[in-house]
Amino acid sequence: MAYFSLLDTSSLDLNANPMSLVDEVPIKEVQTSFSELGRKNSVTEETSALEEELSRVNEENKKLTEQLTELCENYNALRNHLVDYMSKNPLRADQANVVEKKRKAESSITTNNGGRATNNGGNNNINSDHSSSSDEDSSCNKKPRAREEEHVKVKTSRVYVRTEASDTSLQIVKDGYQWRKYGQKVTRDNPCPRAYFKCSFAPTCPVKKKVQRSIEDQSILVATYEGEHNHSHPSRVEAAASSNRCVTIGSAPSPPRLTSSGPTVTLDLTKPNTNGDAKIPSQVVKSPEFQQFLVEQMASSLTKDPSFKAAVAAAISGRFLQHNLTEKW
DNA sequence: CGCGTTTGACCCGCGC
DNA sequence: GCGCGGGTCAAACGCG
Repeated sequence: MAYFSLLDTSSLDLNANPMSLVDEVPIKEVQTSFSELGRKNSVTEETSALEEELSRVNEENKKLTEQLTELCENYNALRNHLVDYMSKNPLRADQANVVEKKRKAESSITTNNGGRATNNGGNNNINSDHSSSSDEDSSCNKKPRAREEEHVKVKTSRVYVRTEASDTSLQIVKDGYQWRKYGQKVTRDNPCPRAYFKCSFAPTCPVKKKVQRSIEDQSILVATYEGEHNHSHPSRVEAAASSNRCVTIGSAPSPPRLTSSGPTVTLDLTKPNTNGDAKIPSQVVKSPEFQQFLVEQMASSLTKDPSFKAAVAAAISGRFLQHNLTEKW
């Protein structure tokens, strides 16, 4: 299990002590500069000073953005190294067993669906009318030898979402799609119940979602998507405005690979080769959308970091003080 | 009243 | 063949 804390601003060498800048100036000078500031400056002088300060802050902002971008690139490089490493090195025996069990379970899922076809009046009948759906075509073939093909066709992916540990709801993995809960089950290996959802946006949509809290960290929700949506995304805006931020690293193309708005980005690198393409496609990593997403992530993390805020405030106030002092002299 | 959720029962595959 | 466990169904229930 590899969770990446995207940003740790505490490691940045930021000046988080607002007083340190003030210390550089004798207190009396600061006090006098403040006291004279009010009476001496005219409005125009103040405006020009503020404008200069604004441009200066803008430059600092640019520099910070560049640093963030650099950080982001370093992060991507490291991640690529890790993914390459994981793909090149064989799994340990115990890990292999887990993967093997998962594969068996997933193959049983597909055959289950096929066997259920006669019981399921609603969706499956409709699906059988849907000639373009390859999933349903394959699920109708109940022959065991078709399992591997089905396994390849039913694409799965995982999304990890960090939530409040006290929040017991399993429905907070918002991704813009409409989901209808059709079951909940307590599994043996995890005391937390697993919830089962179907995509209800389109009646013929075969996509299912399983949501369960991680046994290792109960503040993390693990959402497993199965299948592909056969309809367009109902609302990208809704996805972007949802309360969780997560990154999908898997093979299912349909659930949104990037959703936004929470503080956590977690990458699933636990299934390196189950479907053959578990690592993030380099096109995705290099895409401006992904880059922008990462930058937004970092900016979000930074703005939520009190020490970073203090550092920025200190830098601005320090500059402001210095500026006023130099202007005065 | 319609829609979504809950939850116990049932089905099915797998291992022994 | 039997038991176990995961997945699904569908009636009951709650909410707006």
